[in-house]
Amino acid sequence: MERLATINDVAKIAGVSRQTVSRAINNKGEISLDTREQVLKVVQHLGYRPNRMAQGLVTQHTLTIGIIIPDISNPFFPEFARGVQDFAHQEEYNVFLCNTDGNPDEEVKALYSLAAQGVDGVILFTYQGSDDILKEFADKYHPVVVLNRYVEHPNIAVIMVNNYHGAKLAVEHLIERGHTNIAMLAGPDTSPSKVRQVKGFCDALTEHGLPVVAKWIISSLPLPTLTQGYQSAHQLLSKNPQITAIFAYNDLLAIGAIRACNELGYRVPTDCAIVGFDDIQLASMVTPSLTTIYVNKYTLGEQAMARLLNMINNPDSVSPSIYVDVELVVREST
Amino acid sequence: MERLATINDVAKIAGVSRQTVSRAINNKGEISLDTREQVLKVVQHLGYRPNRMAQGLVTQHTLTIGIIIPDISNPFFPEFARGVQDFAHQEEYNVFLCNTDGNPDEEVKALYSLAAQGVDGVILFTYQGSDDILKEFADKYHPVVVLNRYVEHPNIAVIMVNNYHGAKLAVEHLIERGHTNIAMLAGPDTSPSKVRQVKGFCDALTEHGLPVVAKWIISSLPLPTLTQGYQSAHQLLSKNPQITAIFAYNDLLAIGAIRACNELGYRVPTDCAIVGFDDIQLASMVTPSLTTIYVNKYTLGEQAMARLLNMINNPDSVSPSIYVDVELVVREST
DNA sequence: CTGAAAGCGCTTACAG
DNA sequence: CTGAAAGCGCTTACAG
Repeated sequence: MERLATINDVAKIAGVSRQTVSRAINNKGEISLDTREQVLKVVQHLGYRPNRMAQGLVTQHTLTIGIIIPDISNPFFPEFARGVQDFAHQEEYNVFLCNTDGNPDEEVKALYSLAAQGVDGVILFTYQGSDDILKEFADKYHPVVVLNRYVEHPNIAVIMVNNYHGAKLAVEHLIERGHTNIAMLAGPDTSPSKVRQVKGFCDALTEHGLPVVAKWIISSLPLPTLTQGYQSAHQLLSKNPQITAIFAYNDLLAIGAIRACNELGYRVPTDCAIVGFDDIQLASMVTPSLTTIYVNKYTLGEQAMARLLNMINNPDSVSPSIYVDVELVVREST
Repeated sequence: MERLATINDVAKIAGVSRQTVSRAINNKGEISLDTREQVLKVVQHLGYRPNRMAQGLVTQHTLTIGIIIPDISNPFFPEFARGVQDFAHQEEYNVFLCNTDGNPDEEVKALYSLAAQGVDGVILFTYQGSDDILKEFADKYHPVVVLNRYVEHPNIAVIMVNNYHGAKLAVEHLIERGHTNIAMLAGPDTSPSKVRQVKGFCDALTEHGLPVVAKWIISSLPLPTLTQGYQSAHQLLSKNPQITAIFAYNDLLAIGAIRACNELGYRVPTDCAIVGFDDIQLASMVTPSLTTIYVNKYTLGEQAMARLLNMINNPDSVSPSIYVDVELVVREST
């Protein structure tokens, strides 16, 4: 490997000082058109690119941010991350992606690892740790955008997906279809969005005069995956044949549940109707295709990044919470 | 935001020079046990973490690497990336993830963006650009691990998945099941792994005395997604009812094809058998579950990272190519 | 419009 | 075993 060209190399060849080179490439400070072109020609020729670390050291900005998500294997998150990344790259930012496996300890580790890395900000999905840790982080380090969790702090912006409303839409749809014995595959116990979803589920039942059967709400699913959905639906339906419909915390659980129905010989939706949440691409491609709650994941990512950038560039501005609504998409599974 | 603690803060409070602090935290150079403990106590108390950029500037190592993949929405890549990340984090490395959408221009942009970021190395999946650009990059910048593409260069390591063998296994399995009219949904034209897969497909047919029908090999699929699989299978089967089996470049295409069959009223596997490639988690969860070629994606990621680390730490060592084999997994779709 | 000086937060020789 | 000096590659005031 050769040594990379530095600003000094450019300066020497262009016959100017390195401050002048800096002006030329950053389009900053007064500089004559001639010298500017001169310098840029040398930059071009040498393939010079400023060293980000050196820049970061003095500007205190690294043009990097971090995303922390529970599970990159859940198609929801890649699509969200895409929204973040596309926006970030467009603004010359690079992105670190961290997985937590839904483990609160990993969240904190990721947070501090990103801080040491010098990111300018963090986007945090479904944070499960304590408010205090997060606030301390936001105090000492950098702005944070949190999704689906409410934390009040000047350096933290909140984006909430309306899980409560989504759950209600799903259940009301099932009730309209004539179901009364509706179960729910709920998400991880510690997830704040799960809490709101379960509340929406229960409220919808109650409002329509239906009882809430506690044991039909399956709740200790650490990570909401296909396999989890398959296993818990299998067990649930075997033990409770009176159930005719299932609402799931996310599409992966729902698709796993469809598989369980197929294996048990239950026809979907005739014997058991199923509704998911998220509307991942796959939802329309499984058979039967999945009725679900649509969330605009890509836009959500863009919004999160826009919000973070705003906080980075205007440290003193206030960032009001954003609420994102969802829609029912009816397909073959109901 | 408060200012972060620096090595000077620690030094001042501990009453030593900053070199001594450096020794204490890096466990390097001779230092007395007493001072070491003394210093670490202060480090602990202040929550001090060395600034990675400052470290990087002097050591010329940033403890970051980059991964470039075509499409994070394809579950193959998250699983691969997980293997890379888990290994990386364990070695104190952080990872940048870049998408290219299968676009060769984006690959080059990502490569140079990562270089400016100061990564210590890059893992590159199914590179579609020219050898020369990649070699120039490896010359000037950092070691590269390339998957599924053969490039000879001292600073580039190659890992090849045996796509050729996988394709043969798939076709032989279909022939054994009695199929003679077998079509293929091939991948992106520029993908080198596609070329080898198509070759395996054709060779298997020829070896069993079956003709290769060119128009049954659907080849201009820019990005091998569910939707692409659905659309091209739909078209293929509508126009060529004599086809009784489809082999797909990857599981997403295959699952899209299953959906197309369902909509056309073809029963899988009775009317049309389908084989995928990759064995993503989903393959066992769709109905009918998918016969496919198993690739150990997570291990592949670990191997790539191990290989890259080795090149970073031993710049002069030679890295022989690795060949990874695959297995047939028979499920319900054949 | 351009350059000399200082410094971002670290580590790597070099003295002692 | 410990500290004074130099420097990694940049940018930000400050002079002129």
